[in-house]
Amino acid sequence: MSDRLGYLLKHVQARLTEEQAKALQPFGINGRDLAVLAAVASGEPLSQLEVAGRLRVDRTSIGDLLDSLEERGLVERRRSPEDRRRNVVVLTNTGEDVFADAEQVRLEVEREFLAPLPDRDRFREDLRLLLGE
Amino acid sequence: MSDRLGYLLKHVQARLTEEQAKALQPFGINGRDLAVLAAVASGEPLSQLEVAGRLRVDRTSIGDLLDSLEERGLVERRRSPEDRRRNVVVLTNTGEDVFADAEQVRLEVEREFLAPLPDRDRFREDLRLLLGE
DNA sequence: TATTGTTATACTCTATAACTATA
DNA sequence: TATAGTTATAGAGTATAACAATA
Repeated sequence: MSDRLGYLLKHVQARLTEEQAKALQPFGINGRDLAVLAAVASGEPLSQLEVAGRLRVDRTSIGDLLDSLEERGLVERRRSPEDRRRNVVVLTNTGEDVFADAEQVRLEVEREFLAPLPDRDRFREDLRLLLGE
Repeated sequence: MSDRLGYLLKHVQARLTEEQAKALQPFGINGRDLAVLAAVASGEPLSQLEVAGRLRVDRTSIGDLLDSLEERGLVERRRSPEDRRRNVVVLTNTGEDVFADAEQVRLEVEREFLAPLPDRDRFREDLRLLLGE
């Protein structure tokens, strides 16, 4: 099986997801939650739709993700005064702290995960090339 | 997002899955079905449990996959005479033909998919290293 | 009319547990 | 007792469609 690209990608991804989940457990979040926090944290306040766009997920998926982050006090949704259809999403102070600490853990997990490779940056760059980003 | 390993792996995998599904549509199978056929085709007859082991999927997942392949006449299950608990899985003649043709399509899809990379074999080897295979 | 967000629904993939038939 | 396979169930993750509020 290990010459099949689909098999390799599927299981590499599964293993990373697993190791990230384990490492992030102390923060009560998983890798997916952390990516949402990262999208919310990046610069100016974003609407839900913009958060979904950055993560490249469907807008119907982002609602539940934000619900659970909001329940845990990590993000807040506020109606935009300029356009009352829009929910602007921001990190709470707690959210900022958790994000900063969890990002360090993520970087460490990725470092260990890629350790078997002769050139870690090159692998990441290959993935970017495949996505055209 | 494109410096996050989880994001990159997830979307690279999603794109490959999509392109494989499109290319394999004429055969009425997807990349997952094809991997099952490949496991069944590789050498001596295997039990369901052994097929699941090669694919690294749960034994409860393989049943449905084989059901749908059997309905389409691509594989057959036979009780092993030596151990009547075991279902030995083999390709039908149709299954052999579909497998051979679909594998060519898979190879072509992978070639095109990896075309943006300076060294396609190196990328595949990186994935193998990450799985320890 | 179009857009943002929500809700309901469904489909795929995966995992666990309980069951059967065989050993 | 243990193993191979099946079935039922549940949990993620994703996608589509219909809806309410707002523009």
